[in-house]
Amino acid sequence: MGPNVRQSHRTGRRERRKEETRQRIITAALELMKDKPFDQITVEEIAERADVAKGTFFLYFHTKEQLLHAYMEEMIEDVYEFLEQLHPETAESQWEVLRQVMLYIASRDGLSLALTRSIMVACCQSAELRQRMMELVQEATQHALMGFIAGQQKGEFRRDVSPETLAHYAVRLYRLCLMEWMMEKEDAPLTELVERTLAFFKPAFVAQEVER
Amino acid sequence: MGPNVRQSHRTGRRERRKEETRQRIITAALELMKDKPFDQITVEEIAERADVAKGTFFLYFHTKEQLLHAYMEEMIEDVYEFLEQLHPETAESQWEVLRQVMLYIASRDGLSLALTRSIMVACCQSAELRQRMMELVQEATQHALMGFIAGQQKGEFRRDVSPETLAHYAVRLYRLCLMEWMMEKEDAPLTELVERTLAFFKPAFVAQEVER
Amino acid sequence: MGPNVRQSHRTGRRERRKEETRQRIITAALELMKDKPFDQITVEEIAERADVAKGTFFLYFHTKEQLLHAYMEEMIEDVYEFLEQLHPETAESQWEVLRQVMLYIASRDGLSLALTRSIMVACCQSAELRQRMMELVQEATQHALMGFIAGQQKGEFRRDVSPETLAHYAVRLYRLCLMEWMMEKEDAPLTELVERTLAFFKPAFVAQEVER
Amino acid sequence: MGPNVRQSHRTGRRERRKEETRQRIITAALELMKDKPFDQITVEEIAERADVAKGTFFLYFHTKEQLLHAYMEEMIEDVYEFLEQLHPETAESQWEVLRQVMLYIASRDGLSLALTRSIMVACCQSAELRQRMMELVQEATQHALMGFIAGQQKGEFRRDVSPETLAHYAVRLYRLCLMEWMMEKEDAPLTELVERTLAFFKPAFVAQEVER
DNA sequence: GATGAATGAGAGTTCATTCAT
DNA sequence: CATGAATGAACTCTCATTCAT
Repeated sequence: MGPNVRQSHRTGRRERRKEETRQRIITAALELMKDKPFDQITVEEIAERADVAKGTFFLYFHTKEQLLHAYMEEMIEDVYEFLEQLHPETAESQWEVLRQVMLYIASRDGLSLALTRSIMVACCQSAELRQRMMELVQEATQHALMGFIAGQQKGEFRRDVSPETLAHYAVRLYRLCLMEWMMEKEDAPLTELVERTLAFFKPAFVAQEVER
Repeated sequence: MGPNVRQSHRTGRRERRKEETRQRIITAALELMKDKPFDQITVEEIAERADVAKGTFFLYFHTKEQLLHAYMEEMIEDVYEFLEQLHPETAESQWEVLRQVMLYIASRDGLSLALTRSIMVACCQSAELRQRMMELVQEATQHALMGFIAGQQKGEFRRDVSPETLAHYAVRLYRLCLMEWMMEKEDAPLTELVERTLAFFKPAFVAQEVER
Repeated sequence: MGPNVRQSHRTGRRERRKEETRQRIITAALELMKDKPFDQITVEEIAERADVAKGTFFLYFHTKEQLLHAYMEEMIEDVYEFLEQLHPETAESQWEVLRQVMLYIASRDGLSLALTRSIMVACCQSAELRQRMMELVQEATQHALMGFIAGQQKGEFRRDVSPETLAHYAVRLYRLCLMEWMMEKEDAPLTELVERTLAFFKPAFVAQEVER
Repeated sequence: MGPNVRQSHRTGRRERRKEETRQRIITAALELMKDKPFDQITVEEIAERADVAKGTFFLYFHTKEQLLHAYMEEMIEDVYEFLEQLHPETAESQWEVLRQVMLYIASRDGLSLALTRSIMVACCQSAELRQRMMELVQEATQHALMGFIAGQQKGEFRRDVSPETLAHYAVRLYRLCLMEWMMEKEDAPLTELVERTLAFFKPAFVAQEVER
């Protein structure tokens, strides 16, 4: 057990240092991506900013592209955590839950236009990345679904379409905001666009009979 | 006059050949973009496929990027032509006009997933391209606006928001379809997604009082 | 004779026009060479400035380099004309004759630094051009020779070296000025450098006994 | 200390290898320049001859032009070293010192006609190179100056011009030789031309009155 | 584990020259 | 004669990736 302990200690320290370096590289890349798209950044730049040698980069990421994957994993994990702490089925207004999720993601994406564009570009170019992104979207849709089922029962949402449909379009609405932000309204905060967009499209989700 | 005529003939034939070559290059590029994103295509490939020398490419387009601009101009012109032949103010249902515009664009974009992605990537990377794209979107919004004004007066559309807002979101709805298509439903026809999406979001545009 | 006359008339006009175009091209090139070295000028630029098509350039000069040759021929012819009107053997001071020749050439070269450099570069790169340049230098040396023979007899010049040697170095002295001008004193007039240099080196030519 | 030593060893070997590669590239370029002017040599050729990859060239020299600069720096340093070991103020004959300097430079330049021409061409084309060349010339002039001051005092040199002037023209005399060699007497050893030229022009420097 | 020198395929671009019109 | 579209070899330079140290 003694040697084991020692080894695990050593390993622990090593692992910590390893993780630390890994993070430094990711951070360096993210910072650079605030200025220019991912494919205009060289590995050398990233390595320099992370204060490691160029070769070290490839010790942590097999290819340059893998770095983006790694970043996306982190982002996804982060969103998952946020989703898990939500309990849409217990919330009063499902619409409110949706709003919160979207605002949370928007607050993340909204930090860096260039980074968001870089990811978009990467998704356009890599099927693997698209796959991961889709999984995230579907996970989010699943989360929303429960809420919409509950909401439909309570009469909050329209009943002429399935709750799946409601959840589907609710989640995809975020894309509309993202595109407007990336292509047209670079200066506006993304969260603001989300707020306005949700407000506008709400009538497509809520039950109209309520007011009658 | 005789010599002039002769010369203009000669010029005419030359000019035709020139335009032909230009189109061959554009066509070659478009075909290649069906397979892979623009920035993974080399000028050499394009030239080879267009059956011209590499240098000839640069006779027609100062830079590789200019080719995309040129293509976008053509696309925009095409859409403009379509928009101009529309007379939204005389149409019965403005919603129907919107649907037609979006389906028209979707039928174009829908031809090639990779091409559409290439353009998206290019827009993410070039401010100039974004600018042109934005102008197109705004032009489309203007066209839609007239229809929505008329539609509001006739009671077709909700009146709690300005017609500008209606037009704005209506046009941007296309983006939502585009993203779903590009990222998730690569196999579905884009036009189909447009149909479904429009149908779903219609309640956010039409007046609710109608049914009462 | 009639047809002949007509033909020679026609030919005459044609030849004139041809020579005119040729000169326009040379002039255009010279003007451009005032700004940048010959090999940084494109045939297209020259053609544009001469207001002819690119292809026309090659109708008058087989290659781009030939243009320089042609220019040099003109320059040489010009200097020859100047040399021929001189009669060094009758002049009072041979040194004065030398001075005039060098100042004449300097006044020509001195007009454009870039052009002079271009010719130097061309001479470094083309054996043919060097050959022509050498012929010019030898011709000038021959001219000077007569003067120096006379000058030696009159006791104007030193007698411990052959008149050929005197002529040789006298003519080559110009090179020293050219180099100083091209490499160090770009802003000074070339003629001024020539004056000063000749004044300094005069003692190497004149007889020392004179002063006794 | 142990690891430091080891590391510095490693670094030392690496650095040696790096310098070695650098020299291989320079040497390769110089060899090629013996055959043809610098701007007719491609980086690929240089790399091939140096037995490195094309990309490696740019690891050592940012641009192709930089290679020439680097070479010139080496040449200049070499001449500086030679100048520094000279002590013109203690020499018997200043003229002899001048002769030695010029012969030393001539022995270097004289090795390769094409290389010397290449450098001349490069100097004609690059202001930066001219600047460096001028600095070298001025440094040499400064060295000569001290000798001429001493020589004037001893009565070795003429006194009707400043020692600066004597130094100036003495140094520039080398150019005359260079030009004659490059343009006319390609086959003669440069040093020989220098000897002859200095001998001829000596009277323009020494005091004439002394002997009488 | 970390380094950074070396790689080399490939990029976009230029331009003297040709030749069909 | 004049044109200018077409050519294509050659150019300099980039950068993700490898690997000996």
